[in-house]
Amino acid sequence: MSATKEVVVRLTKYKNVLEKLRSLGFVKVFSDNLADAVGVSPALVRKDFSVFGLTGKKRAGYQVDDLIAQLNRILGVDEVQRVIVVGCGKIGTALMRYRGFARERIRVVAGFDVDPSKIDPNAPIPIRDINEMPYIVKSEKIQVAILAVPETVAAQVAEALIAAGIRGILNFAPILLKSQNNVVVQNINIALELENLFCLLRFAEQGLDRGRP
Amino acid sequence: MSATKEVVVRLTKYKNVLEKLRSLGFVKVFSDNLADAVGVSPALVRKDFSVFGLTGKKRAGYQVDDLIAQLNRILGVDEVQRVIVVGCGKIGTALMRYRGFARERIRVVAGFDVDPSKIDPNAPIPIRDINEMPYIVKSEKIQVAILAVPETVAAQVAEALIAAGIRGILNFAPILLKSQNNVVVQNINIALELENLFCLLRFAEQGLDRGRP
DNA sequence: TAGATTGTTAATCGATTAACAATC
DNA sequence: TAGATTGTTAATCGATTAACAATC
Repeated sequence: MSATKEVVVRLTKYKNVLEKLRSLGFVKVFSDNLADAVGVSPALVRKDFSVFGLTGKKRAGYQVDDLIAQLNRILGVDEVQRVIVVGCGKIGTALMRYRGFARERIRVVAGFDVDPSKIDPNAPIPIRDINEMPYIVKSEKIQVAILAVPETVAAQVAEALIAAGIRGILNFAPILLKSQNNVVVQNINIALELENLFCLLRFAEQGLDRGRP
Repeated sequence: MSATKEVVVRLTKYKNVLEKLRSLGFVKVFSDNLADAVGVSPALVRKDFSVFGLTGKKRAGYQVDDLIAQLNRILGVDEVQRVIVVGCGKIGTALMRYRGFARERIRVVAGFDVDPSKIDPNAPIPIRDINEMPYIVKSEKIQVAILAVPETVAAQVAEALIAAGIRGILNFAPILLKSQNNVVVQNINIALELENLFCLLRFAEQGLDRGRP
């Protein structure tokens, strides 16, 4: 599964580059070009493609249009992807209105919170009481939730989501949620990413002396 | 570098678990315990520790207190880590006020934006004109920036940051910024993470048939 | 002591890459 | 044709793990 994840990430990167190339008027592309743009080796590009049955022509490379269409099919981006946001604090609210989603055909169907003052079922993207979540998930057939609640309740809310039928969670809460029985979890821990960044900088400075004096 | 990155991530996870164990009154811990909690093998825990010179006692495991202190030293979390936020839109503003940072001793020193209506140098965390950025970075010796500007200007702003002396960038803009000459970049592409999540779900459903009909 | 756990070595595993025959 | 690029195989590389001697 972890391997698959990395391949999926690469496929998405190829697709993004291809879309930019298409807008520049490119018709065909070589594995070398894609490799440079994405930062991998040409052999890996060809291997990834071959694994998913994407073929090119020797000496003529790959058809940009064709490749994009096939990648969209493989990645399942043809349909609009619907998602809910659970926890409408600062991060949650920012995500509900995030412009980047529309471009990728991602639609936030609703937000949920416990705080009555935040609830507003008539907003463009309605904010509902968390108690209505299981009902909405079922009636709207929602599969994926963005979790943006405080640490203290994160584990509990995650369980409620899974119980309601959610099968994918993008977790912004600072706890390590594990993927398990049919549920895919992606953790985004912002503070942790920053910490790691500082740490990598220090290691770069010190020439990676492993922390020994 | 990519290898180092994964080790750093694991070290941080060990540390987080250890802090929870300490609050539960644990004094010693075995590689088995940490392995279970972090989801890796006991051998890897011991190997990671041994690489960084963290030793335990045979049959008596590792001292929790001691381990936390050493990990903090290695990870450089002893000092407050200062950071700026560039781009004070929805995401940027949410990040400036993010509570998770305080806990990890991360301090947002200032925000920057081009929009005059957003500028407020007297706020608790001042928002300044982007033109003042190079000056502040130098005078405050800032090494790390959070980039949360729109896609269209992201590449250009990133260059300006690097020119000003920034050496680490946490990039929330939906472009693939590459790490290069002394500058460490961590990309967080929220839409892409969601896309990958949907895609992994589909693959799980279809039993990973590689997208062939 | 007998039993358990570390620290480390050698084996394994999986992902990436180099290389090259096929062929356009 | 000569040259270039794909698709694939075998080699490489690095990370993880199994296993076990050391030892508490």
